Amino acid sequence: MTLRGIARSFDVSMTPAREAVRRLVADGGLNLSSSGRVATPELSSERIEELASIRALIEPELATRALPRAHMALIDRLQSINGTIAETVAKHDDVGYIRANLDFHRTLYLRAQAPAMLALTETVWLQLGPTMRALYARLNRTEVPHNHRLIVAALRAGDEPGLRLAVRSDVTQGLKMLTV
Amino acid sequence: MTLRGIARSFDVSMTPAREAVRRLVADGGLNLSSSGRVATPELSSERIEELASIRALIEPELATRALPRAHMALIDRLQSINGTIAETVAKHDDVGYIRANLDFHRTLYLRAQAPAMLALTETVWLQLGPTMRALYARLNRTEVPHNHRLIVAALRAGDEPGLRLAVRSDVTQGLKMLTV
DNA sequence: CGGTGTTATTTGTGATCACAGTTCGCCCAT
DNA sequence: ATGGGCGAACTGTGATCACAAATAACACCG
Repeated sequence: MTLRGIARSFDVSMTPAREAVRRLVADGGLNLSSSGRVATPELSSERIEELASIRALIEPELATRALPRAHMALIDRLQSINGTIAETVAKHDDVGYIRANLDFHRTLYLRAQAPAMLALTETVWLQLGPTMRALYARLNRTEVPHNHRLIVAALRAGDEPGLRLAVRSDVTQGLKMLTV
Repeated sequence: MTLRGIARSFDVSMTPAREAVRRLVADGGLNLSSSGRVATPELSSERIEELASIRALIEPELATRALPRAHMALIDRLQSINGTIAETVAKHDDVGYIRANLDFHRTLYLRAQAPAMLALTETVWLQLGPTMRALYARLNRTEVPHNHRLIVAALRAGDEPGLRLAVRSDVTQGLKMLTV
């Protein structure tokens, strides 16, 4: 990945391409080697475990904060996203699956009214991007993740402990099998 | 704060100044207004509470991970940093105090071998920078924070619950009185 | 003296260029 | 055929410039 190549492929000059790359580097989505070259970060199992731990720490908190504000329209929207996920599963659309999956989480967390926490979480998602790509490509899903249904159910019931557990499981479940 | 002014004051061209600013923006340390102007983020009490919550979530985890690897030399070093903090308190050196305080935490967390978690925490510190500045300027400290001593004691005793509690208290204590 | 329209300055953005360091390909000696 | 060394091409960095937008200054009218 050369800076000039990125610039050319987006039909812009070198300057905005450089800024975009540097921004990704600042957010941890890309690694900057000593010679200035940029590369996708190595996905060691320690790193994955660490990032998963962060998700397991923050996301239940976000869900908890969203719970009292979750009205019916939001829950319906989450269920609709689960439908989209089912479609991507049927079409074996890996990247679509990842996108819809994160959209599910983001839609819920937006309700938490905690922009800094959400931004931090999205940073972690960004860093997990290549890992997720590798994980869901090798994994052959057959249906919507069970935990997503548990999350919706817990939201309906106003069950905070159940919600925290479901979110935590959903976050850890997929990544756990990549570290073995 | 103009981009050209920053560039001039650091005796560099506009390009590196722009990159540095954009990097700070990407990390949340600065806000980018619609017209491209850059400003320090407003420190509302909701935002402070949120950032403090993040610290209260992650930092005890970092401390826990550092605990089994904390050898005697590290504990001595922490105590020495506490000495430095005492000096800054005596000299009413606010920014020195903040620096030494964060150095205390970073020194401990470095032992956790969790670079992503530490990076995330430092991002939060960066965002809290102006707040801390405002807080410790108005607050007249008289001695080293009690919780720092508790942290060192818990490390010596290998007391994990005590360590978590002390870290959590240390993180929340100062920021709590700013939100009232 | 205060509000308003216009002008002049300044600002951020994107483009282009020069330069130093690195990488890659290629040729030759063994 | 293979390893080492040399040169060419390329890459990232920083500097400078043109331009459009936005801000600031200011004169003019009520």
